[in-house]
Amino acid sequence: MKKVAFGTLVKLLKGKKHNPSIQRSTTSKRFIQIDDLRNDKLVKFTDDKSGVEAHQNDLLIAWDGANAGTVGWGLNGYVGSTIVLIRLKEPDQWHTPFLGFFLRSQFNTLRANTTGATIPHLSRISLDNLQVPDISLDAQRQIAHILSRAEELIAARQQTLALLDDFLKSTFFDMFGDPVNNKKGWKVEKLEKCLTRIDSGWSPVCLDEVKQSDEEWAILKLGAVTSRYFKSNENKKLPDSLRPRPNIEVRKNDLLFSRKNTRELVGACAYVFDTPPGLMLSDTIFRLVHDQNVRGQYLWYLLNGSKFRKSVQALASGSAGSMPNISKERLANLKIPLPSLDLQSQFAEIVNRVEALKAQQRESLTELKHLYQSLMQRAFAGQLDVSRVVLPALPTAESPKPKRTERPNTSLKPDSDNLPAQLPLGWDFPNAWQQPPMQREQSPASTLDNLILKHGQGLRILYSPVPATDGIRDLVLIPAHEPERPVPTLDTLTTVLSQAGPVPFEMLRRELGTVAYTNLKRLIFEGLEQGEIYQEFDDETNTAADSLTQGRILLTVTPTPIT
DNA sequence: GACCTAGCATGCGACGGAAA
DNA sequence: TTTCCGTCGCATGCTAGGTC
Repeated sequence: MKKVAFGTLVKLLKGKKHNPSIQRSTTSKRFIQIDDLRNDKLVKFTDDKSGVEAHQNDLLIAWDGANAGTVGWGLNGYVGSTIVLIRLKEPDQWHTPFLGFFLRSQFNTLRANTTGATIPHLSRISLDNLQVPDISLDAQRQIAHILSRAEELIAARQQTLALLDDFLKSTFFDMFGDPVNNKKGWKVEKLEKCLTRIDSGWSPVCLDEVKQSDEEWAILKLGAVTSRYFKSNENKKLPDSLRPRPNIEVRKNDLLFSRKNTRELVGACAYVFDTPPGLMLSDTIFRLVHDQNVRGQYLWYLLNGSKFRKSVQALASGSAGSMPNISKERLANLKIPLPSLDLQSQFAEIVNRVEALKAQQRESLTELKHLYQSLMQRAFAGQLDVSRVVLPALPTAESPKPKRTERPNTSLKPDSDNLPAQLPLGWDFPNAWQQPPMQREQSPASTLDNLILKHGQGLRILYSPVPATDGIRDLVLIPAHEPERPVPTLDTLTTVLSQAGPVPFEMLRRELGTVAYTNLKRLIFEGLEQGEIYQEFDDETNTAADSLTQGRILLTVTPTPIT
């Protein structure tokens, strides 16, 4: 395969620091920093009009720092310091995403050749000397298309995991209410009333390596708990000279609690769904051993919940401001709401089932990442046959705007996309179909409520690939063609749905009540999992909507039938 | 343009000292 | 002697901005 030096194809322009605007005006423009190459979570604007401006066809690469070598493209805005803009000399000969994926495939090479004593800086010479496969523009687009699809699948898996987290949080809220104001009036007890004891661990000086076998012993590091999910590989091997202490070995169903960390992370709590043998508590990790009146999964979500965490964090003391501690005594005196054991058990069952799904998701995500790396290596080594890849039509000035109701192109979905459905039909939410609908006046939303109650499991949600207005995507409910389910006629459905109009999710939750809302969420999770629904960007807060329960996503229902 | 240092924030391990 | 609590300070990540 003929190759060409990367440096001959591009010119480089270094960015500069921009002062962010306090208030975004009509003349403000986005400026791009390293984090923006990975996500759009915090978009910043500036009125400083000097500097290098990136456009859609430019590549961007982080030049300095720990993330040097990170590549992005498709961004518009001024380029911040530590980022270099890469502009194509012949944009009609080279496809920007193809070169972007090529640079990503060369990440290790670039990192291996950085300069600088403390902070890595990319080497211009190394970048210029990278050898790019010299292939046709169509072949470039086909490779970029395949790799983009692989990235989308990875993103979809990550998003599903986040949504399952959100689902459990909102289920907790639905079942137990706000634990801070306790409007449901649950009995309030000191935590010590529910605990038989609080175990603490041991922190001998360990080896700076992770234990490798079940026969070896190790001490957990704080990182095993910090994320609120138990990470068994966060450990340090016990030296052979020290005898293990089986009484502080971590066991399945343990509830672990970090007594010490920064203000933000102190009191993080992790539930152990599974663990290898031979892991012991460190002296900064407590084990909360509870009695029969409380379920560990309930305590886990209670203590980690964003609202109740403030009460937990308030327990921390210590004059070292950066490193507060929570003592056993203070923790034992923490007052908690204590719902009925029956309700806690229902919640624990849901947690167990969702966590099982998440385990599948994580496994799938790992496989997808391996697949992506393999695809990338083969693509740039000329070992990938892309001749049969059908590309989506290029938008032209003459081509009509796609219809709102056009189905997404799924013809290129690889096999890995046919993984088990994450929330399969028939998924049994607690009492979801047993409770009678709440009585209320007939509003469009309550009409939708009744409709979903009656036909919810016979519906699916599709999205319109083109934003309707202001970036809000239309969602359309259609029958799922399941013979065993009642299927409403499309006419009836579209008539009813057309009255619903734009409905914020938070309002839906209030209007529909738990029953219909839970079912609607299930439908939406499926849509997200299948890539048929996307979250929108919230322009006011400059954040991507990351929760279905915070009212940031608008559900716009249109009467347009699916073709 | 390339390279480098300063400075700040965060995360967390090491370890000392008081209490049990 | 062991357990528990608390502080210190190092490693790391990141950005800003200076110097050659």
